[in-house]
Amino acid sequence: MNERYNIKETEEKWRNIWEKHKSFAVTEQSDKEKYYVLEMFPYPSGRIHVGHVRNYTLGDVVARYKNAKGFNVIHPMGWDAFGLPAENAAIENKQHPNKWTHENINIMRKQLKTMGLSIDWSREFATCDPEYYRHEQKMFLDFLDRGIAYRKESVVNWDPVDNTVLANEQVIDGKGWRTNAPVERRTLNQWFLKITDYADDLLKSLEKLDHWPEKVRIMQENWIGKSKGLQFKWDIISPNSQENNEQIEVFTTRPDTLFGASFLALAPDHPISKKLAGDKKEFQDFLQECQSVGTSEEAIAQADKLGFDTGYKATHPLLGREVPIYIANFILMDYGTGAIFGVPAHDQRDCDFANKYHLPILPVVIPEDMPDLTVTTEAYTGSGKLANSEFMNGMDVKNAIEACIQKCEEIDNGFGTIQYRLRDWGISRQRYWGCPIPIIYCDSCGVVPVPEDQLPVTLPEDVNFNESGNPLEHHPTWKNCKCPSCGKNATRETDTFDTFFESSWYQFRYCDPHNKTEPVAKDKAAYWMPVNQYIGGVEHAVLHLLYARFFTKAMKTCGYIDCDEPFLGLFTQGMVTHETYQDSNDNWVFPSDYDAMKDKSAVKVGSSVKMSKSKKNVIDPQDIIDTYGADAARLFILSDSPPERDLEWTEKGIEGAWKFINKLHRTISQLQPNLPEYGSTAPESFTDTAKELRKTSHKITKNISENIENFHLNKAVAHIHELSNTISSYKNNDWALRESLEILIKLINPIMPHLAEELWSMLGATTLLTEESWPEINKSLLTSNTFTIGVQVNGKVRASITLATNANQELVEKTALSEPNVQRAMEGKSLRKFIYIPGKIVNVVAK
RNA sequence: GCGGGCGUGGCGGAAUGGUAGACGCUGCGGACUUAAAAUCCGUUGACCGUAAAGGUCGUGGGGGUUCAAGUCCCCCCGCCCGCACCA
Repeated sequence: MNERYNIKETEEKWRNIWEKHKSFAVTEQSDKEKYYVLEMFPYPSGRIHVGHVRNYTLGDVVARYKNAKGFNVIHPMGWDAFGLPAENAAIENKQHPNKWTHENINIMRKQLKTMGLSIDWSREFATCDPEYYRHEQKMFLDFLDRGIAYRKESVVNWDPVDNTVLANEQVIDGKGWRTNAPVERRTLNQWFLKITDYADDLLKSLEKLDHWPEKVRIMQENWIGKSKGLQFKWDIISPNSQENNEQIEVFTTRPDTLFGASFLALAPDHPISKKLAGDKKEFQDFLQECQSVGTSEEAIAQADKLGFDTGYKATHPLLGREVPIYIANFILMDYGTGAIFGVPAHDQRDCDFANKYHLPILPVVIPEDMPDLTVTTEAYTGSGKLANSEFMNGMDVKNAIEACIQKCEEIDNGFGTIQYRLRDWGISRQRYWGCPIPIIYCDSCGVVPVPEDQLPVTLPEDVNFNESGNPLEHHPTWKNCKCPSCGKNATRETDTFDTFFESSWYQFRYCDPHNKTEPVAKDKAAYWMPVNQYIGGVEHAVLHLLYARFFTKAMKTCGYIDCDEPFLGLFTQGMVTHETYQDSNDNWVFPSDYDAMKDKSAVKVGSSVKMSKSKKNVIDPQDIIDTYGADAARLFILSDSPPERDLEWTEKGIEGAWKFINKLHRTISQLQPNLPEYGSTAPESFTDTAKELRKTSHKITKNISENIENFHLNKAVAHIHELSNTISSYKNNDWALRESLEILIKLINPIMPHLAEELWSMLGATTLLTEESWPEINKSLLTSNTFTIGVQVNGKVRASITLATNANQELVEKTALSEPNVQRAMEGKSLRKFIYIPGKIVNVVAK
């Protein structure tokens, strides 16, 4: 029974047994509490990478643990299958996106299966299946009915060489990633979802998501960007006559500073800008100059403040004073009203602007400790009391804001209002490999939704990727159709959905993946949703997670489901990093090649950074699994770092994990023949060493349970080592040893499931470990009749004493003070105070 | 610029305000072996002492609160991430 652990064969054996037993297939069970574990589904790019291994290992630990704890665990998997890489592959390899995608799915499914994940594969789907996307086409039509979807003109990045629209990430330094041509901005009619209608709801319910990382909630909060303020109007004074009575509406979060206003500024693309500036050459030059300032957002943010003086003036609504109207490059048309009033004394941008154009700077908020504040180049943005502000004089900022809003409302010019930074979600993509938008354009009837009985609108198979632009647009016949309402010739929408559309509701589809008539049956969604634990990369902290939250609320509005938030718990994992290697010619070297080198002296070893193909510091998880086994990969990926932090992949680390697995197998092989039989009953009494062993295993069960609940999986691994060490040094082949071994096996099961099953059967068990429950903690074993406590003298540890649990203060004091080392430390000093905090510390204060 | 996080041995990392460095890796010493690998045992923060005990210093830097600070408060330094003219 002492043979070597054959990892490959054993792991495969257990995977086959689980599959045969349908160990992870689940159905709704009203008598059992459900638990939904979900990892962000993968994009089928070709092969799995280490990030996937980390992600799915984390999820699997939770799923297997919760299963052992008696929950009805749903743990599904699918494919985020639409997207640009498939089209790029089509162009480069002359392979159809559909074929490419499905081939990749087949490879990656096979790879994922070798990880031994407790997934219910019967729920699998790919988002490019018409059976999946037909439902989102229907939902889109419902959104249209409810006014959640609408169409408007919008600006896109346009590559003039490829004649195609570029995603933001395809624009590099203002140029097309493929053609390197300067990107143009074009206006197209595009579809939007009214996420802004849900802004407040999305913001408010963030508070309920207390199992989300604080960081992600803050990021979403900032992204939504709610600001309270005042919106009101200024009258424009015409320099020539009184006929021009146009007004400029502005928004401010600082109405308290209104009396410090010294100019108005409009966005360059504000409709009034055009009217005031007309087609003056200077204005055209100014616009030109604005556009020449780089394209990166950072460059724009740091660019000089530029203004164009329209020559017009506006009347201060409360003072009657006249202020000049500028058009300024730092005013954004799509925030607020696209116009502001400038208060140079209390806003740095306005201050920079005023200095450049020699505008007055009048402080109106005076800090308590600087009564004669003057502002030159640094705006004062702190708190203080109002001055030079008539009815607001003497108020603090908060009260003045309210007073000013009230005043404006009284004189019937303006109102307190709320602005959001959040913009509506543009969902149109001028792409082939996405879900078609089910809309028909008819010359007589206009925009006509595709009737429900004609769904799904599927993609044509015969497409040509050689021509630039959207293949759906050039397809000879696909876009031609009859108008559903008048029957005349009409054309289809050729845009497809943003792929975030598919990933916004897939968590619902897993609950009822084969439903032909609706996205999800309401009762199934009610049973499984919301997801209890969602796990993925922090790079999705805002967009995907916000869209999915919004989509859930929109689906609720349309009556599909009753769920309000899709993901109750969220965990964001860190990246996997690796050292980088460069040869003498600065060429990057793969770690596997580096390891194989006999002479490594010429290679420069660089710091450990995120794995990337360009730096070649990648390892292929398949190699790892083939060499060391899935359990070793899983163990190592959890061992070294807390899961939320970056993990450095090292050869030593994976080897160490592999050695530990072999050690566990060896230990149990050796002990097994001499152990009491499987299922034998506990003896009446235990020796002291047996009691100690039992105490350790039960205490560690408690620790590991807490570790898993809190995602402290590196600590869980540490505790597994601890228990294994304790067991190794235990010398009796008695019932307590068998108990501890069984506990150990159950504790390693979520992390190393193949090994655990193997060891479990080696111990003579006839059940599958996947069907066993988590070890019960015997609380009476956790208590002890002695305790050990440190003794400090003036805060420095001088001794450690062990006493009976029932020792009173007097005994503690006597024992502590009689310790030779304590006495030495107290030499020449007298006792001032004796501090005893039971269970914590003794501290003797002596002087 | 704003927001968030982090800083602990040679390394990854542990420590509800209560004996800093759990656990692992590496290194060193030893056992087994003809030898090596594997495995097992011991040891591994620095310094002083060393037969054994002890002692001093130590959690990025500086102050503070406390009987007691890696942990709490204030100031500073460094690194990482997110947002970026949002009025």
